[in-house]
Amino acid sequence: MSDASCDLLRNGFSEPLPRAFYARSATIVAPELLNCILVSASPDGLTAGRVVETEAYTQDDAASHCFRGRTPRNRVMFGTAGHAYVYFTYGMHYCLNAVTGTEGQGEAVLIRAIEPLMGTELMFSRRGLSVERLPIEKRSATRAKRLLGAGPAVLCRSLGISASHNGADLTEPGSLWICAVDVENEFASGGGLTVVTTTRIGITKAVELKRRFLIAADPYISRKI
DNA sequence: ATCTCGATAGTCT
DNA sequence: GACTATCGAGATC
Repeated sequence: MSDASCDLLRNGFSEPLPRAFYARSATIVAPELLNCILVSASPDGLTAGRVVETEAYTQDDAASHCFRGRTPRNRVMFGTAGHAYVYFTYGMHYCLNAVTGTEGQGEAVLIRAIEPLMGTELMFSRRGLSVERLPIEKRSATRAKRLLGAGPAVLCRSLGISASHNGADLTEPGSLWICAVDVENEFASGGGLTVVTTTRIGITKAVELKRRFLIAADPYISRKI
């Protein structure tokens, strides 16, 4: 087991979610990923956050990268569940998905927002920000942390996620993985999580589908409902 | 608070 | 050649 994983266990995090967790429909997995912990381990340090917003993309969904079949770009989405599908968009941003479903089926869950929990200093530096230089109105803990996790491309930048993470196995504590939260965890909300389901953001097709999932009233979601 | 717009390059038609 | 599962700045209310 890696040092990073040992550190996490000491911090109260559980083992990575198993492949069976991901090997179900994206619409089932997406809400269940809420409140789980996304961890990134790189040579410059460990960063982690609590997932507060996700979106499901299935193959029969006109908004999905897989809607028109397999291409070099989306091949990971058709592969084994529990791997990371990282894509580049708008000429400058990366976004992270967890591949779901069965092999040969193109589907995944987009991670849209996290609450930063560990390594926030490193996250700020990856974003080219420093708390001291923030405008006064953004210096509160919540406002500052929103700058690190409120958005799919923003969280990738904070966690150091880029093309090299495409295909990474999320079920092993390697470079990128996701854990459930222990009940005893200091970060646990204490159960009773209320999940809100709404339409997705930033798409022009299948806009009516309610496949965006977020934790009710969480201050770290990318946009209000 | 909410809107509009530009940046910027990979992907697919 | 058009589009993009985005972001942040600047304008306006």
